[in-house]
Amino acid sequence: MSEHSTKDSHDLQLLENQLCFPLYAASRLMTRAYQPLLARFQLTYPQYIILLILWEDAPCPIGHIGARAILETNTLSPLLKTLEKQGWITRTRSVVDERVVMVDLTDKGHAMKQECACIPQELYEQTDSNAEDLATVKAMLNQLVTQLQETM
Amino acid sequence: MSEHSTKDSHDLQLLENQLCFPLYAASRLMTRAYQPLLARFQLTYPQYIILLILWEDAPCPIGHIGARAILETNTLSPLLKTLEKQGWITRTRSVVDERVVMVDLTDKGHAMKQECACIPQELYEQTDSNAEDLATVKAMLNQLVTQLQETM
DNA sequence: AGAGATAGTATCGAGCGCGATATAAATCAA
DNA sequence: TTGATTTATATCGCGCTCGATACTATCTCT
Repeated sequence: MSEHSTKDSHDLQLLENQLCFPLYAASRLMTRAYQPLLARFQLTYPQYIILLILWEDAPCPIGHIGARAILETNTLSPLLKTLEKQGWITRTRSVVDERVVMVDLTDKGHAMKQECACIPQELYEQTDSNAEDLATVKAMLNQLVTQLQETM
Repeated sequence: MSEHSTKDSHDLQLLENQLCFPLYAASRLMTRAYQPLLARFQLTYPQYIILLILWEDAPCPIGHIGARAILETNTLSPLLKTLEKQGWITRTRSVVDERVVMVDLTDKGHAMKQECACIPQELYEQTDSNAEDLATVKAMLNQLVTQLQETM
């Protein structure tokens, strides 16, 4: 409480007292951790996220992918174009509503699901946190995501 | 457990069962939340992170900023060049070791600390999580950051 | 002192993320 | 039905992030 104190756990302007920084750092480090596992498939991390969604929901419109990934079309359009060019997906304009572009997996895209099945396990082995802690963080982050989405 | 189940809480390949996605989403949403608060100062979120570090540690070498922000010089160099151009900081080659560039705050940069003091509070008011939960997430993320840094 | 190794910073290229804007199709209102 | 609004997607430009590489300064070893 002294004014000469160099560390104040209540000073919100200190980096270590902010939630935003570990969020920012952990997200980048997580992306780095995935990168070597994805490189053998020539996939980037955002591309992998899109495939995760498609393995659950394909075929589906671009808007649906955007809603799940929390990404706008200005990010998704070039991303999907690349995935199509590399043979993972197809993009087809809907005939019932020509504004909609339906995205589906190619055979190669479907097959990749099995190839990538080992990745989550491989990655969790790099963090020696126990499963409970990771589940707690995950649940709390999901709640935070929901709140931040509501206020925007 | 049925093979016909559409939701399996143990299937690590589902987006909702992965830690990486809420981390990725929360980090981007947090950046979006900061953006309107920083826009009035013409600051981006990464630039704000650098200033947070400098308000604690300036003057200091670029390498020190990189170590705290977990950013390499390929990211920091252009970022710091922009901050210098906009008058927040100065960059000076050390005379005792000419490899080192010392970064310091300008008067404008120092003054900005008071201007930005309200930002953390303004932001926390946007999340209606209780303080304990946020502190728990923060602590767990810091632990995750440490672990991910060690394994890389 | 000289040669090789190491350290600190900068540059380049590619992909991501997003605000702003555009375009075409579908819907709604009068 | 026409005109206005909304919806779904795409394009553009800028800043961030990072792997690969380069450059200079310092250090180490002989």
